[in-house]
Amino acid sequence: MPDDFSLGSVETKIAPTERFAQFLQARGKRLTRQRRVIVEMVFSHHDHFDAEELIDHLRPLIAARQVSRPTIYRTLGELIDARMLRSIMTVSGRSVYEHDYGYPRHDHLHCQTCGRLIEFQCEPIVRLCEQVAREHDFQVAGHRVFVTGTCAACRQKR
Amino acid sequence: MPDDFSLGSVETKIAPTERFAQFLQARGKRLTRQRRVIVEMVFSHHDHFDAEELIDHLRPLIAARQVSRPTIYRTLGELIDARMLRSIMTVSGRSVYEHDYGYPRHDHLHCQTCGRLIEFQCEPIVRLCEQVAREHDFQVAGHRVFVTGTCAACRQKR
DNA sequence: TTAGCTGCAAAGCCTTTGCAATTTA
DNA sequence: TAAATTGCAAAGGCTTTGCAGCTAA
Repeated sequence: MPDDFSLGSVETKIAPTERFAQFLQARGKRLTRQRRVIVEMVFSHHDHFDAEELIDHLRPLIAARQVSRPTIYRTLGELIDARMLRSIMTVSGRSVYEHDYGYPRHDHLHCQTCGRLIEFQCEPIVRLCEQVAREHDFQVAGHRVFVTGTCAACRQKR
Repeated sequence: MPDDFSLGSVETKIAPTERFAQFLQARGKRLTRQRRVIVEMVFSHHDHFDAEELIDHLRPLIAARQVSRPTIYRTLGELIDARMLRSIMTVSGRSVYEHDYGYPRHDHLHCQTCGRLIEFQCEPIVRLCEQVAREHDFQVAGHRVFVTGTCAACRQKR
């Protein structure tokens, strides 16, 4: 029986909701209607998002008292515990989340003009980070490369 | 007459306070007693710091009504405008600042256990970031590499 | 003199928490 | 049934702002 939800070799083979259900069950927690709705919303987009955007998407349900802000924040935290979401960084004071399930590891180019996050993968950078860490006798848990600047679209608009 | 304070080839040749004075003057702003005290405090340590730590250092002056929290926040913003400080990222919701004047560009290893930031420089990483940006037709303004994990000291304590 | 600056108090913003009522397994 | 979860309202924590008095040039 799988117990370690942080590894899992077949992790991309089951639907996010089901995986979350397994995670919850393993902890004696419950898959409530609210949690189900939130996970489905989160994993129906392959986007980076912050809590406010998620809340926007769920606004009809919030208005209908089907789910609330505190529950959304609590569930985001649980999805991070479940390693299904990562908090990538706070831009202007907000936490930004991205999928950590069924989606490859990557880094970002951040356009300062339009705020867009462009994903990229660069193995050599990852290896260099690991090498630097080794030189400092530092044990790596993860890394984050963030390149800021202006995207092609925004440069053309000027 | 120098007008662009973001470049300046001799920027490390004058004291921070004086450079800030020039920046302020060029904008019709004034070097007040408070601003002077804050810049001197900020540049007397070669540390990363957040507003709270700076406020701690200035506490005697705050108690003596010589300077206030809002003025500290306002001055930090001005030091960023002057390109003398950079806001490197928000860890747990706080802005962390570091010197961008008289101090070389670098990146960080961040120990998740003790919170320490270890600086490093790695030109190849910088060049790879630039290359990735080029591939995406993205104009680079800066980059930030953040490696998270556990430092040697914290691993030994366990 | 007079724009610019300051401190105070209060507001903002995003997020978290206490608690009584509700709901899941 | 009993523990877990929810929504509400309120509190937190950091940062910013409005404003009347103060101050640097």
